[in-house]
Parts: sequence; C-alpha cells; structure tokens
Amino acid sequence: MRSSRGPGQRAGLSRDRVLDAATDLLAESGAVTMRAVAQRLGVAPNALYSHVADKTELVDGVLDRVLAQVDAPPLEPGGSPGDAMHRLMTSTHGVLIRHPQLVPAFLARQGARGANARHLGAVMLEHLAVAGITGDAAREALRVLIVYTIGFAAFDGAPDERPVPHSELRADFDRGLHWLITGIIESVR
Amino acid sequence: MRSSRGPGQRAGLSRDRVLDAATDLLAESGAVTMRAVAQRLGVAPNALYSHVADKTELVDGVLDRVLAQVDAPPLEPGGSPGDAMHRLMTSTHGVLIRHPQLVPAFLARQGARGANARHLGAVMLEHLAVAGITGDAAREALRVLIVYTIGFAAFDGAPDERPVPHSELRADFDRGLHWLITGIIESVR
DNA sequence: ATACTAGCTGGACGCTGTACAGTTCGCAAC
DNA sequence: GTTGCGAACTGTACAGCGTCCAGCTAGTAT
Repeated sequence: MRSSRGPGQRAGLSRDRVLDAATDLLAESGAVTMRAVAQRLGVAPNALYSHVADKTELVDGVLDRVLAQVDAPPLEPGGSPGDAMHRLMTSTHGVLIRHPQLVPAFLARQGARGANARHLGAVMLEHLAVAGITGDAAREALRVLIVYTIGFAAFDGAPDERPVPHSELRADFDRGLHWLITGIIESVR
Repeated sequence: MRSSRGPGQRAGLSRDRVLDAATDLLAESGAVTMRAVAQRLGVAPNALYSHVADKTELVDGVLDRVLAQVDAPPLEPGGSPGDAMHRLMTSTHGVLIRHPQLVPAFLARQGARGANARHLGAVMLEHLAVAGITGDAAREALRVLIVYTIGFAAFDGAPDERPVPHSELRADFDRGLHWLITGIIESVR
C-alpha cells in the first residue's frame, strides 16, 4: 500500500526478512510470487533480487527453513540405525504435514537442495552406512524414503478426497515406512 | 511458420491431433505451452480452446494417453493378487521410464485423473479387494503404490546424478515394490 | 436459398519472472 | 571532513504465459 519511497531509499530488507515474507505467504495462500512477496514488504519487485538470486533460490530458502524444524538426532553409538531412520523420516513427515501448502513445491523439485536438506541427507547416509549400506545403493534407498515421505505428505493436502483423519494417515505412513526400512536393511543381509 | 490462413478458414484440427502435438512436444522438449502446441499445428493459440477446455485438461489428456500403454490384465480367478498388482505397477513404471519428460507432470498433480488412470485404479482396487483390503485402507494402499512408482520413475530423469543404469534402477524398484506389496497384504492378516 | 453453428484469427488483458538504467544512502579511506 | 564507491532500491520495460472477446467464414441443416 505504502509506495512512498524514492529510488535509493533503503527499506531495511535482508535475506531473512525476504524469506520470512515468502514463508508467511506460502503458508497463507500457497502462492509465492515475486510481486506478492515484494508487496508484502512494501517494496518494488526487483528489490528482492538484491537479497536473492532467483525465484528458485527463494523457494529453496523457504523449503530449507521449514526443514530446519526436522528433528535429526546424530548417530548414537548403541542405537539401531533402522529406528533412527524411522524417527528422522517420521519427523520430516510431521513437519511436512504441518505445512501442507508447500508440499507440492517439494514434489515439484523432488526434494530440497538447501543446507538443511543436505544435512538431513548426510545424517541419513550415516545411518544407512551403519546398517551396511553405502554408495549408490544408499543414495537410492534414501531417495526412495524421501519420495515416499513427501508423497505421503501430499495426500493430506489432496483435493476432493474424503477427509481421512490425520492420525490415521500418520499410522499408515508409519506402517509403510516400516516396511520400506525393513526391506532396505534386509536387502544387505 | 506458415501463418497464411484467414479467420474462418479451418485447419482440420481435432482433439486427437491436438493431443498428438502436445504429446510429441512433451516428449521432445518437456515443455508444453499452449502457444508451442499451436505453433506446431500451424494454428493460433486460441484455436486449441475449441478442442480442449483448459491447459490442465490438455495435460491430463496427454498423461492419460501415455497411461493407455500400461498393461493391466484383468482379474484372473486363480492368480495371486499380489503378483497381479506387482505386474501392473511394474508395467506402469516401465511406461513412465520410457517417458521421462512427463514424470514431473505426474508428480505435480499427484497422479492422473483421466479415464485410463481411473481404470488402472479400479483394477488395482479389485486386486486389493481380493487380498481382503477394501475401503479407505485400499485407497491409501493404492496411493502409496502410485506415489512410490511415480517417485521412483522420477529418479531416472533426475539431473546431476551419476547415471545409474536403467536395469539397476529397475531392479531396485522391483525390490521396494515387493516390500510394499508384501507389507500391504500382510497388514490384513 | 437461408439460417445457424463450430472452427478459426486478430487482438488484447492481466499475470508471471527478470534485466537495465538511474538515484541515493551508508560506510570506508584519505 | 570531504570524497568516493558499492550496495540497496525504484521505475520502466520486455518477453512469455494462459485465456477471454469479438469478428469472420466454411460447412451443415433446414
């Protein structure tokens, strides 16, 4: 609304403030637009490009921000890698469920590429290594789990579906995840 | 190129020809645009709207056309429903792998909604019913399998990845699918 | 022969992401 | 302190997107 600021005047933006605005927008309307983000910040659309290279980078930033909420406890010596992986993916699923609007964004780019995403991936690979799975096999198993998780989360926001209670979906997710992890681990025995 | 046709002149379009052009375009460049499809047909962009309601309807049509290639043998009396489901999903996977460009489109709309898609879904639900799984549980199991299949197919077209040979990916898909189907069937025992 | 309809064109609208040039502020160096 | 410079921001603009509207016309039905 307030468009009274000449060129050269600073608006006090920052990468964080831009990502905040984009995150809010994504959570509210599900539609992130450079112009919409700019308007919400009371700024010209191009101003964003001083803090963000691309729209993709912006969206990646938002996705990664949300992924920061995932609980990824590091490798503990005595524990079972299968349980650890199960917990990590369940936490991821919970986070995604809590942000239904951006699940399609995750789907569209087949996961995320930001720092947090890479960290989560690295932790998973460690657990897989403990289970004796490394290299390409580990990467493939990881991607299977990621796609399974994101895909399942997508059902929560799916349109024209009978509203299956969240608790039930969560239980189904849990069961399928268990099958997959069991299969992955046993594939190396 | 050839733009010599006045208003009123017919170009001999049809829904099929439009879908053909869109399918070719998707297979070649991966980018379907109303304008691009129109250009390939030597026609103004709006002309398409005489044969297709929407762009979404167009894409749905293309996806469904490809799904027609899936081999979905009907329920046979003596057979194992697990094997039948396995075959159907494997065939689907093969079709998707053969059309990597449109897998992202499948992902984006969480499957397809056309006639062939519904038919495949119905066949799967029959097999699930034979296995004793009905209602919401069946629909959920089906969606798990769909997401798993599409997601796995997406890896084949994924960028900046070491080219894992198709045969290997196919084997991995097969194994994971087996885990899932086994789990689904045993969940009702 | 006449009316109607379906298929098409030309043009336009509002939306998108983003590049270019110009203005000005804040800060560092002399 | 003055000067200079880079970073932040505005205004404008461009190309491309999906899609609507109005008009023209070829074929069909009456």
